[in-house]
Amino acid sequence: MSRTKEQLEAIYSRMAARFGPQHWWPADSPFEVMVGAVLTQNTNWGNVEKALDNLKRAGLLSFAALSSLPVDLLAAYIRPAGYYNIKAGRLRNLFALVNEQYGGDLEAFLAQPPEQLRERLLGVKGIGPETADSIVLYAAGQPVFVVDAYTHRILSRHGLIDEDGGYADMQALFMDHLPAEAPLYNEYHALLVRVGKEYCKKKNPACAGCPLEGL
DNA sequence: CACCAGGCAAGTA
DNA sequence: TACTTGCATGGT
Repeated sequence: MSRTKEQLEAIYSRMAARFGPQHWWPADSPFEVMVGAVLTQNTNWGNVEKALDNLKRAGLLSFAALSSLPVDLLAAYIRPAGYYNIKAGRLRNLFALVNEQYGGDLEAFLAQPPEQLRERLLGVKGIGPETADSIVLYAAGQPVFVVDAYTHRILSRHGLIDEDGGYADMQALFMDHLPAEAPLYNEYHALLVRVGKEYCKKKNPACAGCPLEGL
């Protein structure tokens, strides 16, 4: 049993005991997860909810409806999420992939082998590692570990990676030491975000009150 | 007022 | 390759 593995398990246990199930990803459908994954790029989730709510109230939160909506109209609906012109284009790029390669069959798109799904998502302009992995894990339910800015801060404060460690390094750290189980990766990432938001903040460099103190 | 939020791509040297 | 900048709203 490696030290790293023990540490990763201890971090998970401590967070799970402190906070309980996080019920991620908050969405009514895989399609909503996909849209939310793009909208939340460098953006507070509360603003994403406002944008998603705009689409819901207009009855537009379906693949068929959104993929045929003009890009400037789409941008207007998602305005509260910020970067709305950029994100409207990125969503269109993603929809185009599903339309061109899967005839608009989102279920079939998400059902392809996870490694292949990940690569295809990464081929879309505007979809990077975190967005792709969020879709693979939370929309397709496949066991790929999602890394984000909080993950980086927490791992580096606990000496588990270098300060300049990259996305792939952090993802491998989890996937090399934990069983490849989607429910575990789902909950682990959600808990890291919870701890990151509440304790492992830039404003709290001393980690005061963090449930991970001592690990 | 400044700073932050569940990134990513494009430009520069 | 290694930095830097643009994209933008809304909450604290």
